[in-house]
Amino acid sequence: MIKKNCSPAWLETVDQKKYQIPFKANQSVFSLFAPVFGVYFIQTGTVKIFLTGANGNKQIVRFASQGHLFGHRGSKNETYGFNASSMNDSVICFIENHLLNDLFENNPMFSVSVMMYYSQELRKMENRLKNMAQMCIREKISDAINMLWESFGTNKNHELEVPRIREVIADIAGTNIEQVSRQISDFEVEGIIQRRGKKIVLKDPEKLKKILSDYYIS
Amino acid sequence: MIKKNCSPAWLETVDQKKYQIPFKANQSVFSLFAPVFGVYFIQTGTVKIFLTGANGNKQIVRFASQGHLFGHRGSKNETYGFNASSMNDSVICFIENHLLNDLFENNPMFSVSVMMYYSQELRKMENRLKNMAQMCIREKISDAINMLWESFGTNKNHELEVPRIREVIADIAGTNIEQVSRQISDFEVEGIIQRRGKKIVLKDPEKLKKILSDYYIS
DNA sequence: CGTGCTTTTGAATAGTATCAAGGCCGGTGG
DNA sequence: CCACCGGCCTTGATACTATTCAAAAGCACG
Repeated sequence: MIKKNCSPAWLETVDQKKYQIPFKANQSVFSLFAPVFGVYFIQTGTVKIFLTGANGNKQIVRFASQGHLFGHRGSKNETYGFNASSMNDSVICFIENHLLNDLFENNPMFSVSVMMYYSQELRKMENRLKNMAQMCIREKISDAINMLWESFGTNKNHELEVPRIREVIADIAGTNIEQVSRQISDFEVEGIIQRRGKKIVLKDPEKLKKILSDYYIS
Repeated sequence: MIKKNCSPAWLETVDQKKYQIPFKANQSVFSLFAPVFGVYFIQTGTVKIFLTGANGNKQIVRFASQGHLFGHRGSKNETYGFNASSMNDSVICFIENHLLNDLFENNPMFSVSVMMYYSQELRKMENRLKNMAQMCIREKISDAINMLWESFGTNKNHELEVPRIREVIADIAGTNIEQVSRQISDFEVEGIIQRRGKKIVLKDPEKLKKILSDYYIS
């Protein structure tokens, strides 16, 4: 997003002033109430954006991956209202607020591309809101598994390589581990997935998508 | 948004090329699958953005009001994936795609302000997603009533002036009219609201907000 | 081969949606 | 002016879905 839309001179400035930070899997990038000093760009890896409820349970709202930005100060917010942490080994760039503002002011196409990114994310989020309101648990869990599959793919053994995957699915779908476990059992009977130890293998992605077909416009 | 951030010359061009369209209450601005020819800016009034599910039931995802824009082509989308219709008598400006693109390219601060708008809406939507996942019906309905109150206020009789308000609340909260009706009854006993014919009067906004206090960071 | 943690499954419970009936209100026409 | 009618609103009973609690089984690690 940044490389395509900024002038070479500005790219050099960014290169000089950016902080390149490596994260291991499952490390916090920032937490609720932390002060906003700048913005994060993902070079490699994936980050989960999640909120925490009164009772302490998480809600994963989206993933950000290569080329995406997150943790941008929405308005005059001085502190974060959500959390971000790495899902796998990642390299993340940090850019300070004033440099970011300079970039926006001097690279019109950069602003436009960030705007388009937010616009698309907003649309996805609106659709996701509808899904959370209308889907039953079976469908929400299907949706969560599908999201994970699209975001992370599978390892060479065709397994979804996400640590504590049941918990992650529950945090996406807005339910608890027990329901996820039950649903996985059902899906195994239906031949959609297969359990291999704690890992799960997606045997029939098409069947999974079919469960969701009413909710996504082809 | 547009007036503050565009140069006088461009404002004149916009003035010449814009289409100013009056809408009566409850009129469709555009519907699912309609082609995207441009973008809408609200001069006066409020518009509801809603999606429709497989079973045909609506989900109102947000309201847009004075100064806000909606119906912007997210990426290469040629058709809309959602619906917009007026909640009250409104005046809405339509601007064609190519003019909008020219505005973005030539008025950096305009792009930035639209970006900030989307960024804020995205954040609100993420929070709303969490709420839909974690709130019980009582809380979702409280939230919906609060949204309506903040968006539309009350008329001179302190009534929430929204036609078919129970249906609207249900479509925001993701439930049905019966649940809304029950909850309104309960709220009347608790002294939070009062029924006056089909209209409802918000007697104690603070008590309503207290129900929601766990979900919004002060 | 324990030990502690995760996962699975069952049973009880709570919460919500659905179905159905009756009540209220406003508008219309006699 | 009043009675009726249709649409919206309310309430109750019931069915269903999802959560919670609890216990047993599986797995990974020392």
